[in-house]
Amino acid sequence: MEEIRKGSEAEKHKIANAAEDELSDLAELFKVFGDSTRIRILYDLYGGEKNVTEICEDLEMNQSAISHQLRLLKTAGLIRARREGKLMIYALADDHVKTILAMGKEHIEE
Amino acid sequence: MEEIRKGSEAEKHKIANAAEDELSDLAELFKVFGDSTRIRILYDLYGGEKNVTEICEDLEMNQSAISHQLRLLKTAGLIRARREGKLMIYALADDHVKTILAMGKEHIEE
DNA sequence: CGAACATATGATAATATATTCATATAATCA
DNA sequence: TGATTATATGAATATATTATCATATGTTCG
Repeated sequence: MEEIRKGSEAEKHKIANAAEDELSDLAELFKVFGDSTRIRILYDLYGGEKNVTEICEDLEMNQSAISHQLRLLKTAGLIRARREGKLMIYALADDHVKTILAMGKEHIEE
Repeated sequence: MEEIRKGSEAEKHKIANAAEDELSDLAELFKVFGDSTRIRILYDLYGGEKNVTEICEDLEMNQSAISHQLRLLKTAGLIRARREGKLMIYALADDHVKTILAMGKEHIEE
């Protein structure tokens, strides 16, 4: 059951190696959505851009925790940031993010 | 910055408590997609139903690890199972799952 | 320039998660 | 029924993740 020879049936059905990387990326993407704090941040930004302090207030969480999560969200390309004086203004990166959120929401409600 | 009074600006913008549970569920759902092994299982089932041994072979992972993840996927309602003799046959629960996978894939490729 | 405000970041501690190992349960078949 | 095959599950370990604390960086303003 463990052994798989080249050209075997198992080999033929095995997930193509080419796709493996892509599947990893996919898991990484969903992992970012898979945290309550990050989802709440995304949802908070759903209505429009906000600065860090506002997000902290909305979520009633401390600034450091929020900043750490904002960094993850930014790295994942789900949000974008710009500076405005001493404020950092965050916003959803694009409508794609909204679509994914809406999609998940729909699945839950079904 | 930490303190939020009732009726304050912060209070007004705070994410509605009603929505909090839903956001948690959403995070839980995405969390299930957010693991490489589970995504590979889902993708393996994308083409059609398979039994546990086949999934093990395709993913080249041991049976226990796969079973544990199958249980999580099933609990989350993403796959369904039926017994056929000594085999357990697993399949994607519905097209919704496919849609979510496709959606994420699209985001990555953008 | 120095104080005050806004945000970021590194280290740590607490918690969650995945895989493995050993074993249990379920079904078939000789 | 006993052996064999297929799958599930509990416990333990290894690893990853999150929040917190302390502090650093960047910006404005007096």
